[in-house]
Amino acid sequence: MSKDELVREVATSLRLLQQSFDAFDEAAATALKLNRTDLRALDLLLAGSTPLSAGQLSAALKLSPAATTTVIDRLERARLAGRIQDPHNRRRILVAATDTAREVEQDVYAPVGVAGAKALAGYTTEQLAIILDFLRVARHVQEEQATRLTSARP
Amino acid sequence: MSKDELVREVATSLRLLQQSFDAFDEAAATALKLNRTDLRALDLLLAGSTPLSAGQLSAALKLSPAATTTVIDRLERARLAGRIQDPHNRRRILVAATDTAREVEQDVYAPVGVAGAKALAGYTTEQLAIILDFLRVARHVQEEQATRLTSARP
DNA sequence: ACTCATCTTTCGACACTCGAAACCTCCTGT
DNA sequence: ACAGGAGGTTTCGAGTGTCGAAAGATGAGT
Repeated sequence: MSKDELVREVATSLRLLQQSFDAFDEAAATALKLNRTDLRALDLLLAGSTPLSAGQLSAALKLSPAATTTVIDRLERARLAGRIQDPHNRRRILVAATDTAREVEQDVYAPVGVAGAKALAGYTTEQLAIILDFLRVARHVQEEQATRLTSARP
Repeated sequence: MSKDELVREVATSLRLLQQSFDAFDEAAATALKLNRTDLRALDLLLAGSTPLSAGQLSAALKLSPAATTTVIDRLERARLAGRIQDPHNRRRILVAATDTAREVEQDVYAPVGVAGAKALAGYTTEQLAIILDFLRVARHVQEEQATRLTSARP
């Protein structure tokens, strides 16, 4: 295959990969009976080691404070997160994932890690280094293009 | 860096890449004053060489026929798509992207292609082959995991 | 103390999606 | 021919998620 062809194939493969990510997220949300927003919020809560305040969650989700309140409400009702008063600042509340959420997360994401690791095991370290470099470059390009679009405000 | 470390780095880089894709899509939608669904629909209309019927669009978007009607309404109102009677079947309508849509698409996506090609130019064909292989493997893993989640229905 | 800023919640409105029913149009069997 | 059903899109009413603005509560500075 020529280099030009390869470049094109990489581009389309990237698009397809993106779609598969999307499909997986959709499947995960359905499996957990959550909407995409609530799943994103739960991921954020599970990712960090310390609980997030409602405001931090709002910023991270790029959602209005009002909407964030209802996100927390829904997660709380599903017993996946809980509100805690911030001991240092009683205006704030902290939102923490529950143990149930952690278990559920394991069920959903652990197999992905296993399958991913297995799939990567076949590559040499040199190859992995190339892949890693590519992933970072690709991300950089995407972010550059995203800022180009957001900063162009005529 | 050890191989294990590399594998972990690749995993997190993939997550970040996914997020950057999402950010770009969001930026593109905002730039075009469309919601994400309408943008997806427009992408589909622009991707194929022939117009899509409302039903095909509905299936491709995984949206109800009712919702698809309003998607088409919105795109039509924005002068980005138009309804055409199917000459062979008067029950159906075909939805086609307008020239305006094509121009707008160029503005948004052409620079991405250029930047992407430039970024990939530095790799050798061997490296590109590895990257391409990886992308396909990654997609396969994601799809497998997605089906695992969707098929598990107790 | 008072005032202003910070943080979350409540409220009313709007946008997107869905299922069900309606409406045309095509196809099939008689 | 044509009656009846299947295919394709739209309309309607309801449900859910999001927002901006205002309210409520607490903190910080003067």
